[in-house]
Amino acid sequence: MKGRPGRALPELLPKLPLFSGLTPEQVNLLSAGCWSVSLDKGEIIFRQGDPVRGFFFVLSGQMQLAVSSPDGAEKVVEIISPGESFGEAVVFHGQHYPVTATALVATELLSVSRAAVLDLLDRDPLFARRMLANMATRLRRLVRDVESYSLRPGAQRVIGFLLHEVKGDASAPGQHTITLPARKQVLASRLNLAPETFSRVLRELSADGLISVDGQRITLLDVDRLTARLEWE
Amino acid sequence: MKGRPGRALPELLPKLPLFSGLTPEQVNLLSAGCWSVSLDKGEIIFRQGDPVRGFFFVLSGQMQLAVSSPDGAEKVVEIISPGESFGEAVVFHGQHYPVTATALVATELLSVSRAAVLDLLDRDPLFARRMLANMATRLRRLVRDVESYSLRPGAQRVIGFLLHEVKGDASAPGQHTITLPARKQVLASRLNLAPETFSRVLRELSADGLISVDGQRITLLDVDRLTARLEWE
DNA sequence: TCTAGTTCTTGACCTGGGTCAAGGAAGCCC
DNA sequence: GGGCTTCCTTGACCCAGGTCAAGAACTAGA
Repeated sequence: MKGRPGRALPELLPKLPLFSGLTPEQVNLLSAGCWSVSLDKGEIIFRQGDPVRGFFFVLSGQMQLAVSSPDGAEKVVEIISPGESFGEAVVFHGQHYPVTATALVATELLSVSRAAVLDLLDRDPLFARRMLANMATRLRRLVRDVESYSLRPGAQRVIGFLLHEVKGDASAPGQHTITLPARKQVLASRLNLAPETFSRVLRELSADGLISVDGQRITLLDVDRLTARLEWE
Repeated sequence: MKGRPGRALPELLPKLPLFSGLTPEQVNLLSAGCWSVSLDKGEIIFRQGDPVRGFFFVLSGQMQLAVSSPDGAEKVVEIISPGESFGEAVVFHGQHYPVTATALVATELLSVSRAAVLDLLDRDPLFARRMLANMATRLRRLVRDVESYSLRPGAQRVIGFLLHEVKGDASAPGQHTITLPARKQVLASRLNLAPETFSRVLRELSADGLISVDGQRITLLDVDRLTARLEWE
């Protein structure tokens, strides 16, 4: 893990949605509390239980947030992609990170210190609003997750995920090819399934002619019928 | 459901943690966007999918937030007690409520309009901070839930819940008696269990001499051994 | 290209917890 | 008190999905 107080930050920061519209002065203040971090695949930026230092933006690469049980089992709660952030919530309240954050591939992060956030919060109401909107989105995603974990069978969770991955117009007719955004075992955990079950579900969907699988590339052959399976049974 | 623009609001509002420390002027502005609502048991204040009007405080009584699947199955996501609030998140982002809110018993709510919140947000940085802290807490609870739903067996979820209900010093030696905060079927759903399973778990814990059950009153006979069961197996 | 590690798939098996159905037990209202 | 209704408990059964184990298919180094 390499950290450096970023030189280019004054240019970078205003480009992030959360920080857009800041005055140059605010950007300067904020820069002081930021630095960028490079992680190798598999590196951990913080562990469940670590004291909170700040929150993070994913500039490039991919992070996973996972919780672990006493016996060592691990469950992926979220997969964070470039442009998204994680750890904001805990900045405002918690003492310790409730999850462990691991880089799934080589990843560039922007770290924002707790102090910088709180400071900015007091100065810029618009920032507060964006921050709240961010967390609201996060919260809704989690509610949706809780929902589907508990009242949808595994196959539906997989279908829901696949359809979600078809960015933009899943409604457009014809086939859509997507590339899975992480290793299958990670996705399986994210969907709350054993890797074996995930594999079996994909095979079953293939057998039914709904998708075709080629390694990480999956082609949705019949979006309509896939969608139909979400609504029923 | 009866609503009235509250007369006593200027006295009430500053007592709520979220709004404490407001200037009299701010309280006045806020009052204009608030009213109180009385719900009978079973009444619904909003349904999953309804357009967002604002968020709510529980003054007395108890609310449940539940999601439902296409086939009508319902799952309780949260139980909201007096002093707590719900629906804030969606005020900042969503168009529609992602859950259905139902009164478990006769309940008094304070409703706060979207406009009032956004307005206050622009004026008072401290309010933004409290709001964020609130949502952060909510988010962490949900993460914890996702965690235990997926990687703990049902019995452990029940034990965790019981221990959590012993407010204050669960560590104090001796027995603790608690009163279940809602009907058993609601709690079962909250813990992601069928009512039958919940019942069986309680019976089993009784048989092992860990608790004793008398209707809604449950006595924890051996907190140590209960805690031990959380950590292992 | 071979080789050693991963990661993914498949089959066989098992079990936690859900569903269905049938009693009890408590309210609650007249 | 007696009849409703709603809630809780218990038993019998079943199945989605987990675990274990073995092999196939990738991937990365050298």
